[in-house]
Amino acid sequence: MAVTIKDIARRVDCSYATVSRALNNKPGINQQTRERIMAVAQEMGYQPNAIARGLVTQRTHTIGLVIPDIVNPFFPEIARGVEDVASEHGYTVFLCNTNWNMEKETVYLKALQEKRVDGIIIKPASDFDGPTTGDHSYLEDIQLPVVIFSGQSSTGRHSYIEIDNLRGGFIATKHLIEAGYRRIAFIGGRKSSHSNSERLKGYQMALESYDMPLTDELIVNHDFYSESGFALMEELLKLPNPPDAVFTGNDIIALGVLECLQLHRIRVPEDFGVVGFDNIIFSGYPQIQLTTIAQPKYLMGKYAAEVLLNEINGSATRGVRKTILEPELVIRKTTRKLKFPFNAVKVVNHS
Amino acid sequence: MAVTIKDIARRVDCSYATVSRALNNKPGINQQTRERIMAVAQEMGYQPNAIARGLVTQRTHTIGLVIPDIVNPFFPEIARGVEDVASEHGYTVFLCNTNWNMEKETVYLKALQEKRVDGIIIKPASDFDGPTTGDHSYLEDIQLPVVIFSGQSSTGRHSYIEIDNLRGGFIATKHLIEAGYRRIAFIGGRKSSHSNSERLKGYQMALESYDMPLTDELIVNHDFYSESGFALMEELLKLPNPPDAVFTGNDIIALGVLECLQLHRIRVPEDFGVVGFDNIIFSGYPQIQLTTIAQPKYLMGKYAAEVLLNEINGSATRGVRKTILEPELVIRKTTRKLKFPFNAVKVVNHS
DNA sequence: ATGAAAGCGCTAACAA
DNA sequence: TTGTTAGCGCTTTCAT
Repeated sequence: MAVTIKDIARRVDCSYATVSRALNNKPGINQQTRERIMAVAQEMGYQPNAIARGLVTQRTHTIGLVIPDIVNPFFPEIARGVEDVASEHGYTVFLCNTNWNMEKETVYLKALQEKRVDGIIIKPASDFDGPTTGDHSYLEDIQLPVVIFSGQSSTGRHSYIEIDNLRGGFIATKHLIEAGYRRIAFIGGRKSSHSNSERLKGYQMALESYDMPLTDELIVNHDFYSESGFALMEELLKLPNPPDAVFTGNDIIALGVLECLQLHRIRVPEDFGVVGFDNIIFSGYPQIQLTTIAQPKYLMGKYAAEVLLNEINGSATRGVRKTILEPELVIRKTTRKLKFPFNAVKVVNHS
Repeated sequence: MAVTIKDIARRVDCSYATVSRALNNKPGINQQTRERIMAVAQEMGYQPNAIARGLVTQRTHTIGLVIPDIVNPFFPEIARGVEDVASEHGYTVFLCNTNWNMEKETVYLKALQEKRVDGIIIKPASDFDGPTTGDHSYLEDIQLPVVIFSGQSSTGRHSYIEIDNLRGGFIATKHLIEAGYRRIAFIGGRKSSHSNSERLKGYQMALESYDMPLTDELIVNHDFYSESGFALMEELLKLPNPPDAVFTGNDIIALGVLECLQLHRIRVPEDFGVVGFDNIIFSGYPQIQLTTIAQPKYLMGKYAAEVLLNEINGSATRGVRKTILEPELVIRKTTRKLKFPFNAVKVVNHS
């Protein structure tokens, strides 16, 4: 059995309350006794029992991180951000992988509550799975600080962190326009996805603001997978008047598009431009060099943790906090160098 | 305040011991009272307090997973394996990211023990960091089941899971030989790394068994990074008699090699063969298609968790368990199709 | 089948 | 400055 404060008290010959005080740097204790106690504790190899402490303080210094898929390179970076600030503040994090499965998420949420975590950071599986996709109301049953990331709170009851997807879609499309591409398609992921539809809106806004036609046949949606990108690109190329550029719902889709293009021997970026979304790690690899919209993933994790810790150690500031981060255009090798400055394009179109 | 078994007891009008028995499906309790208690518990929204339970049972159903870098695509797959079997058995896992930093690892190890996890799965940061690289003796201070993965236990005191790195190096090199490459180089990672030197040994064995010369100038080591692969390849190409193939310490290195080759307009696989190690996720992507040695990452995590849970629920089987998994050759597009069957090569060489 | 009570290791309020 | 004590929520032994 491990050594407890009672053991120490016995050795030092004092009450174990005194030991507790010494160990926790509480005021009102003789400097000498404190030192003596510390020394003995050290010598006996004392390790405080966080379980016992948690039982009385009602705080475990533990948070839960609930994510859909740790293998998807998007999430580890988030986890890293969360973990860094958590550990900095003496918190430990439970990793919960839901595999986009509502049932598994439910089980985890229950376990986390039973283990009395101090708060939860979550990308709800309900964003894609379950009978009522996009509904977060079940999260309200949780009597604990909850922060949502990579998506808004559908109920408006929780703090959340996400990027400005609309703006992301806008700058992606703007970049393609300014690079001189003229028939720009959008290949999205799940239509039901909130972020996907925002990105689409941004795409549409950009076209409109440049007085370029919005063509329905150039807007297609399916899945967030590479195969989906490949197949939809294949379809687009069959059009009588095919596109000369595409903005995709994420980087994975873009990879499928690139593969299709390569197969058809269409030159990128000379004759065709591609912009992805997310800036996952291998988009930057030499063999890929995908132009894309970067999400500040690490920052998202970091801020999510900061907001959560704030709510946990809640000062008066009780209230939902909405954090919107800025997406950023990363220009690589799948789009041409800009052809002319922003304004010139407008003139050309108006003539 | 959350509802406790006392609240339930009051409502049902029985002792709280009875409530505990009912909730835990303990024998020796009237079927009707049990049902009544379950119903009331459900109705009151009772959630057992795992902290309190842990204090008395001395079990938290929690394990710690200590890894160097969750962002490195190698580790999330392991985490997934660990997590799957853990959750299957009602365990939750603490994610601890050491960033290859011994100090951070120490802090985490302390926290995990204080939080009374039931066991720990670890890829020791000491494999690369710290004054005594490769020494695991500090792990012996942990009075808890510990399982090491992706490396052996230097002290022989802990169970471990790793792959047969020597064999991996052997089959990688054998594949290159059989594909007809004749001057095969080895670009390794950290020389101090156990796995790296095993892979090198496998490389040497393969050359020997095919009666091919072992050339010192073709064996270089530096880092496990892409830049390292690029730079070392650059050097090798300057040799009076440069290699026509390379086996690398991991996939990341191979990517750097590939980039260098592309820059020099050396055709892969026609004129140059490359085999990596690990089979990280994007090695399989259309634009990369790297031939490599696959490590069963998910399985490693799975087995690590299984071994650990076994030790936790330790039957009589107290004892170190060594698990060696088999590497597997994944042939893609960076090596030629086999030129001739295995035996033919031998004949050729003997003639 | 049920209840009473001890105790897991600790913090914190109250006394001294 | 130090000690005494209650109690966090639960499991478990021992009575009944």
